[in-house]
Amino acid sequence: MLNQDLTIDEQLAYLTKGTAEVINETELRAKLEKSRKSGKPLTVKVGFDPTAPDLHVGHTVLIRKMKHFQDLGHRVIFLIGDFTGLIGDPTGKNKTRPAMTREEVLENAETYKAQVFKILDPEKTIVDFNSRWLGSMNADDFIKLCAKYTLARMLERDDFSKRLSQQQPISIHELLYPLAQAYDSVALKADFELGGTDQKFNLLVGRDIQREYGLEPQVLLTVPILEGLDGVEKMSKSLGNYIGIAEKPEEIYGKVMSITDVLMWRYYELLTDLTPAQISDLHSSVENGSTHPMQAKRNLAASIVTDFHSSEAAVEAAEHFSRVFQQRENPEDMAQFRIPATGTDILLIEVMTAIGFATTKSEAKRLVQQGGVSINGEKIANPMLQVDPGSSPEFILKVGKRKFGKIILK
RNA sequence: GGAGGGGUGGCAGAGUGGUCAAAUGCAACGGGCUGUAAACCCGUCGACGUUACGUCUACGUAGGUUCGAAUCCUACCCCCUCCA
Repeated sequence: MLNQDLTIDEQLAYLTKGTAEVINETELRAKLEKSRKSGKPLTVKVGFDPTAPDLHVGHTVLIRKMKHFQDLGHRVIFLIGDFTGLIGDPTGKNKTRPAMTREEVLENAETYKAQVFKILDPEKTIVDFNSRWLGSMNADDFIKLCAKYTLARMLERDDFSKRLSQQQPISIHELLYPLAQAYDSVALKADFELGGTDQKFNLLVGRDIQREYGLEPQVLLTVPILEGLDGVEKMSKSLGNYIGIAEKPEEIYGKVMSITDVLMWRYYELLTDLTPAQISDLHSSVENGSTHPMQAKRNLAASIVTDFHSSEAAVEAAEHFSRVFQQRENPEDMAQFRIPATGTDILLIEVMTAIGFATTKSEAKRLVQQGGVSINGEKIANPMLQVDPGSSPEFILKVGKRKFGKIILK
């Protein structure tokens, strides 16, 4: 069912909003017009790599765009690259990536499916696997596919040419990745393919290969890549600089608050539905001092928590933040740890390692010596302090700024 | 097939017989300050030991030389480059 209420121009504006690049707009318009006339929805393909099944907010930039297509009634295919995952996409890497086992790929794919419907409508989303067609290709088919592209064109890709000139290895199978991905577009007869800007080359190969197979080339829409918490590298699980959409509200809130003031604007741009004009208004009001930067960041944090949890959760996370980090008080509820006590005194540092607040006793000692440990709000200075299960069977242990625990010795 | 280069702490990257638990940077962690888990400043960053000292483990793997090895030797594994 297509949304017939919007004019083509309105649809165009809706779909291109927040994109980095559209290749190309003439074709996009033509496809929308054709679809309106025929009443047939267009096929939108978006590929996901099964190596990082924990979605983070960086992925949501792209997923939001998928949703926009769904909103207009088009067919959105969430394509899990289970077959290509066996290859390992070298995009953006300066190293060959290790191949995954079939079991790992399938396990990760399941995790993916469970999460993506937090954002997309499961009724409207088709989940597919590229092993469905790539897995049944024989060598003959594959060589024919390879014959449709040239080495010179493949080496145009930035990371390939870089690695080549820096005398770093490129395995042959890595060259096949873009071809396999392109063939996905052939198999699905994709009208659109969406991806991050880092995928541009692969997406373009899709257009070429579709033409070779006698199909109308897909239109590409790329979305910007979100920087991670460090503000430098792209957000990724392996770099640990991410905000997972399945994380607890307080975690999401806290992580947003930990980004730099500069990065906050980028997040506003890519992770909220505010228009560019609204964002620049907010920016100037911070610049001229009428809005406190911390308040702007708190609003951002609340908005993101609301997206993946609820507005109630956002309020609670905000309160938790004020309480713990601004007032330096204990959180309302904290984890409880029962430590079996033998009746004799226990070294505090052993308690710390037992509950995972420190990984080794040496680390625990260091934390104490640096003044990072307190019991019931009182800083501990003695690294060899013993706690007595008889006189103080329960206490609140704080390690660093973020780790709280109610310790029960018995 | 031939020639050469290299494998060091989470990462990058010094170190070529003792002064090396291993420079420096990044990351991480703690403290101070504050506007926040921003910024900035200071500090910590193998483990164990009631601890300004000692012990153990560690520089691809396994042996060896030496009073002493990340550094030298041998074998093996792995990676890279050039030529063909």
